[in-house]
Amino acid sequence: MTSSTLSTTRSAEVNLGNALEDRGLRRTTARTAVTDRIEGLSDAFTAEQLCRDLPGVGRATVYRTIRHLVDAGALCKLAILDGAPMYSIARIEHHHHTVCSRCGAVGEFRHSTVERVMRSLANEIDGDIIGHRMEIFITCNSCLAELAAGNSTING
Amino acid sequence: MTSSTLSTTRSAEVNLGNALEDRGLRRTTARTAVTDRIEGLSDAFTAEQLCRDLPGVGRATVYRTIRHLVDAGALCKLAILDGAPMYSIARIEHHHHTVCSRCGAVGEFRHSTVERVMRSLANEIDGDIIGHRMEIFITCNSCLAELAAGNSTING
DNA sequence: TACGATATTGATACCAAGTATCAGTAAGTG
DNA sequence: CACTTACTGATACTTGGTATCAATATCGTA
Repeated sequence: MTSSTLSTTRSAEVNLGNALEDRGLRRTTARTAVTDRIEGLSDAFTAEQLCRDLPGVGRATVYRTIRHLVDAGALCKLAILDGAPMYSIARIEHHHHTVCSRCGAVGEFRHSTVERVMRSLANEIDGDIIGHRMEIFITCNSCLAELAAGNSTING
Repeated sequence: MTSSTLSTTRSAEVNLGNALEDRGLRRTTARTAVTDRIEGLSDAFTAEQLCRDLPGVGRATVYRTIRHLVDAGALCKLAILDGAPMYSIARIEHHHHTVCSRCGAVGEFRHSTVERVMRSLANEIDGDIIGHRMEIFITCNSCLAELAAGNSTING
């Protein structure tokens, strides 16, 4: 799990603690430990990863805090085909994700055409569209570099 | 889990048993039971659902057969945010899915613009694009009808 | 600053989904 | 029919996540 290779527009002001307080939740030491840790991560993460990083905080609390943050819209939950779901800070209002299928690095991107396509799709689809999710699977640049290096050594 | 509300172009010839045989796997009674059952379903399904429907076939075998079918490209696996992943017969080469967030009905659709967008995105994304997935969350027509009926009774 | 109502915690037990194991069985082959 | 090999399925296990609930921390208020 290397650092994300995607350059995204990130606002410096992200305060997950405030997001919780805004929902009427108390600012406790356990919750602060969780939010601080998340804010310190540059990548998407799993709940279990967070539990491992914070042995002083109970599993239940970690999972509960994550759920609150998702409910608050401060985190977005990514459905990963194999393995546990991942979470990333919702720094961009509406966005999609790139997932490197080799190292798992997750990046965010936004593309106005995607939203335009959604609107044109509304006619073709029975029912009310209430949302969408798009995930692009990539081999990220650092993995491409590693692969290139690896191949030249293997071919001997 | 009602029947899909999406009309899709479906080829009549779908033979999951052949898909397995093509991979050098034996055509056993257990596998035939699984593939017959899947072919009889009009909707996407979960592995557990299949286990319940086929009490005569062991859980391990059901899961193994599903995995083989996914590997063969005969089934596609859908990442659902909450709950177990769902599977649907891959009747259309490349397609995306609509998921009713009320009843869970899954439909398939294809839209050439989506593919065009992907090509234009290649410039903006670092790394090699190797695939993508798009899921549209809807409230399907039958759920909309139920909701309309339900609301008129509740408002009293 | 102490009080007290109430939200929160976390150990534990639990549940659900899925996989590894492996002795027994079924398929295909000569 | 015999034999090799693939396959099966009961079982135990792993992983990811939730419910419970007594003990504890938080925070408005006196």
